[in-house]
Amino acid sequence: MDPVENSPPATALPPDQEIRARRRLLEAAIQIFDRKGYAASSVREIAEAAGVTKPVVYYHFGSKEGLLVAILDEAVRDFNRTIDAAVARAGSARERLVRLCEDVYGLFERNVSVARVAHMVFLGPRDVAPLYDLMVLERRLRDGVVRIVKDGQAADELRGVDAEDVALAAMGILEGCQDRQMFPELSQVGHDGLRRILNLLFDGLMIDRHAQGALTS
Amino acid sequence: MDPVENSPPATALPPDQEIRARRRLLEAAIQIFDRKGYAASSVREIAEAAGVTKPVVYYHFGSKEGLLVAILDEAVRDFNRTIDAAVARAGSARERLVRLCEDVYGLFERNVSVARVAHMVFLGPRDVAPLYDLMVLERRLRDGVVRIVKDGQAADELRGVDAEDVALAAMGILEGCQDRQMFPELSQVGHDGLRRILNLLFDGLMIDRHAQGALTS
DNA sequence: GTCTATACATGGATAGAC
DNA sequence: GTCTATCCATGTATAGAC
Repeated sequence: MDPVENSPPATALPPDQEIRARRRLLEAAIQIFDRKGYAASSVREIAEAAGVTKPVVYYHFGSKEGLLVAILDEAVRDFNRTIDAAVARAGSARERLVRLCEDVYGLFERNVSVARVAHMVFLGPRDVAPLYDLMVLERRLRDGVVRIVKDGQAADELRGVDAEDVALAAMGILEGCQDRQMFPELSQVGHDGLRRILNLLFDGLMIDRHAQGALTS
Repeated sequence: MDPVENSPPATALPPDQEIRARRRLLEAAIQIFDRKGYAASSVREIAEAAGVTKPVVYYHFGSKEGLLVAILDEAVRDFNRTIDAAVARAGSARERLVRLCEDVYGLFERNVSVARVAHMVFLGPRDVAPLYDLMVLERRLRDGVVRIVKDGQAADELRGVDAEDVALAAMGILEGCQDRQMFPELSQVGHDGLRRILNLLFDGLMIDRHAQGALTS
């Protein structure tokens, strides 16, 4: 596969229409891939929804797959930026971790369709060479969480358990909440719900008779 | 869509070949749907893999979609059985909850391909009438967890937090572990890892200075 | 019940004009 | 850069023989 992300030749033409066609195609493709699935979506339909014709798609993206890759490239960039900013933040490990999850949750909230498309690709065909390597997302998020947890352990704030385990617990909870964003027919937890559930992880479920007054207040 | 799950007419013919063709088609379809995705899989390919021809598929299942529905019907049945059995078990809430998760984890472990296919359908096209209602799975699992949590709260074993929140936390952790089953390229947690991570939820992450000796031992 | 052969539709991609 | 027109592969489904 040739480079796909390079923009069309930077001509001196009116960038007004030129950019808009590419942009509108991306937006239309996100909605249609989301609704019908990648394989079941036709280039024709996407072009029509964007108000252009099929060859325009091939001019800008080279192929249907190139269109998908362009969408995911942008999503991965946003995701990485969110993680990096959240990890760099100051504060207690607990607060940093909660806010990292909230930020990722918010990012998904603002891009539900892209999230669903990415999720589909993640699960997608495994014999054709992977359409896109989305493992980097999981890795980046996990590394960020592990980093914060280790900070918290070094500061005697968090128990000295396996930081990878903690990462899996937090990411699982986050994913569970994100799943519900992706399915409107499920009850939504929202930012408050996410915070509440993460607090369960920090504080535990058991009745601790030594600290019962504080915990059940 | 007409009823799809009714078996082929119960003739008095040698059930040997008749059953085998149906069974082999199901197994082949699971593998191919898994590898290539539902939309990208062709009936021709499935029939060939099962050692029969296309019309045989239409005889047994009516359509490509009927084949998918038959697969999912079976999966839902197994899933429900697993939940019901685990919820009915005796013991402490903590132990019952962990074993419920382990049982579901084990079920997925033994049916990774079906799990991936179901997951794909879950995320699948949302404009065509839903291929299959998999929300019942989420609901059933959540109800089971909530039931166990409320038992634990009534027995003064678990803190009196919102049982739905606890369910979302536990299910998120379980899902995170299951995700890793579905992607061999990710590090696997296994039954032990799942137990460890669930223990984090029960015991919390914070250093509790009142019980520090017991928790960090 | 299972096969061969085929009708019929759709979709990805390109050629060539403007 | 964008259009019209078209090529060609693939896929679902069925008709009809055995």
